[in-house]
Amino acid sequence: MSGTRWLSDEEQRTWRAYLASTQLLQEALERQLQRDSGMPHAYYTILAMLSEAPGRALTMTRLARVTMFSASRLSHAMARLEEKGWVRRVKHGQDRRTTMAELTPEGFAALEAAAPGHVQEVRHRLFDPLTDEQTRQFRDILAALTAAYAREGHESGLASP
Amino acid sequence: MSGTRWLSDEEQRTWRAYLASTQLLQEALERQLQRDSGMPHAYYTILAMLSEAPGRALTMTRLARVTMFSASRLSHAMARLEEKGWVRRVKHGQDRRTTMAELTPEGFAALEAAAPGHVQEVRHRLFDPLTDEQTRQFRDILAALTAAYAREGHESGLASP
DNA sequence: GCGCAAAAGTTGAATGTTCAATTATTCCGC
DNA sequence: GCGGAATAATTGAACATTCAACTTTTGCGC
Repeated sequence: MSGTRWLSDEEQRTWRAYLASTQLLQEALERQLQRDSGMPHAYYTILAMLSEAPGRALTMTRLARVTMFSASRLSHAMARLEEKGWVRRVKHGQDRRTTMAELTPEGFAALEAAAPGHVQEVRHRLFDPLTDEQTRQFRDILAALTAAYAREGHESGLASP
Repeated sequence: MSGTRWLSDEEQRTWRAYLASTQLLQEALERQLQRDSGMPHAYYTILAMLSEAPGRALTMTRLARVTMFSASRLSHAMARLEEKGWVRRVKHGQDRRTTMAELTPEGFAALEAAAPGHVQEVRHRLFDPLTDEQTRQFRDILAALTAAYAREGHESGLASP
């Protein structure tokens, strides 16, 4: 790693702007949800993903995938959500390794109560400041970033010594 | 909150793409730094900001501002970094409330060792996948987002004395 | 069908972050 | 020059996340 290619001034500024804006947005979401609904954004995400699933239920593994949480993080979070009565975990019949996570009516209600404020915050912080043109560009940029990731995931063993 | 303006399908997709790509990037940075240099990204940020300061030192408050950390988060993190011998905290002479945080030679060396791998990861994950045109657009989008935030009264910009 | 690797999920300890309270010092109006 | 507001920073407890180790169950090769 001798010839490091550093960031140009322009890239440096862009990178700093990225760090600043993502951090600000994340904090804004966290603060809004915590203040108005008493839940962290991570929990909102879990409830939201469950609510969209058929029967409002998913296996832990699938829920981990759609929320992009590690198995462990999800397990701990679900323990908390279960205490609150917002989700329930039920052993699956066919494959006895798997656990079904399901949204309770209370959990759905909590999500419904939280959603408007959350959506408003997202709109306010992310979409309102951008022109339609910028929103389109942004979408394409994000798609390019995730696509690069996906490519990486599939071509795991290229470029040997 | 009766008339909530929900996200359009297009916005919804963009929002999800945002969540996915920022999370993936964050995880990639975290993983790379932890693996290759044994430090979380937060600590790298602290070292980096100190290294750029005149005399490689800043007051805790100023350091908190440039890293965008809360005072508490910074205090805890600095305690860890001090244990590692990467920073030092010294009481200020003039104003005895303030503490100067300074980078030690060991801390600077740790930063220098970590930097190339970190920069490469940033380039690989963020800049490489984008065209020059997209990079410019991205910069403008991020600027618009932070500008909107600054306009909000959530003020955090001060000039140096 | 046996043996063993893989898959699903959980657990506890270590680490990191937030939140509220606290200490110490300086600033400022009078 | 006194008293209270503001500023700088820390602390400990509660909460969240990661990491490595573990249990249970299923799938697979033979």
